Amino acid sequence: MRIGQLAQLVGVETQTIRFYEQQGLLPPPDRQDNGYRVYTEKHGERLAFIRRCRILGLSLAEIHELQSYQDDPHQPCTAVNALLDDHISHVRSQITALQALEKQLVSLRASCNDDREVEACGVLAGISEGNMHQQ
Amino acid sequence: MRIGQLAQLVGVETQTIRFYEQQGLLPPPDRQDNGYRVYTEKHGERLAFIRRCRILGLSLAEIHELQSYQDDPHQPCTAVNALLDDHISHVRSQITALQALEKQLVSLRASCNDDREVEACGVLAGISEGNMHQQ
DNA sequence: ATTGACCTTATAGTAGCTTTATAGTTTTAA
DNA sequence: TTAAAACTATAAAGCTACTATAAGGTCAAT
Ligand SMILES: [Zn+2]
Ligand SMILES: [Zn+2]
Ligand SMILES: [Zn+2]
Ligand SMILES: [Zn+2]
Repeated sequence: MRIGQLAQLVGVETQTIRFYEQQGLLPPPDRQDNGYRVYTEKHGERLAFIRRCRILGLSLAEIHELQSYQDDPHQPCTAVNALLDDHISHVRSQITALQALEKQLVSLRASCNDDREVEACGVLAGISEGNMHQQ
Repeated sequence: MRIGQLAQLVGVETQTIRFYEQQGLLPPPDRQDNGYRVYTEKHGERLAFIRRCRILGLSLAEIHELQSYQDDPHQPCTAVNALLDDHISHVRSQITALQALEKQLVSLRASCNDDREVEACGVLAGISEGNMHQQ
């Protein structure tokens, strides 16, 4: 299986596959005589794993860590679970921050309407005055 | 006022100030004979405005746009308000996406506990099987 | 023989800074 | 007075996770 077929199979671009190889996330495949990469099913599974991790918002470093756990299957799950717990709390704090942000933005938006001129813009005034509760 | 004082006043690093100047967000200040930048109060206000926009999650491009509106104070507020509305909807869709993500992650996490070995890890199995509802 | 589809590497661009390197200037302390 | 510290300057690289571009080699079909 060549790189284009693998890319189509998993739904990524060929450059992305080479990038993962370069980053050490995907093991370097064998090459044909002409230098073309030849992939196996294992590569496909590994690549699909990476993509699903990315969809879950895991960083490449976190994926790398997960892979290192997979390579040593008799250790306890503690580290894997801790990684996921950490990631969940990352996501939760992002949500909290964005919700606070939304609130600020909505109240800022409410301080103006389209009938005004920029000179008297409540939004710009609101930002300039800086009566923002930080964080 | 030199760059270090301005930085301390507004609470940013000096490099950040130079970066904003380079990006056209902060007007180039006068220079002393030795080449040191000299800032006025106006610069301070402008920089504070930028920082408050950043805290609100606005991109540098959006801030640039806002600044261009400020320079032409007799146009209607429509564009400013539209920019903010767009940004609010960006933030809202991010929140929605992250909430869906959190749900997935929590259910994935529930499929394992610390008593298992990596070999039988519910988390890793869950990712590998790929029964994920995308998006 | 040449088009087109595929493959290769290397390099640069994206956002918003931060870090590093290298060098010149001013202030402070011994 | 001089030597160290703190400050300033520019330029370039690093960060994340790719994406895009350039310039070229390979292969099948026309
Ligand atoms: Zn994470
Ligand atoms: Zn307005
Ligand atoms: Zn926005
Ligand atoms: Zn587990």
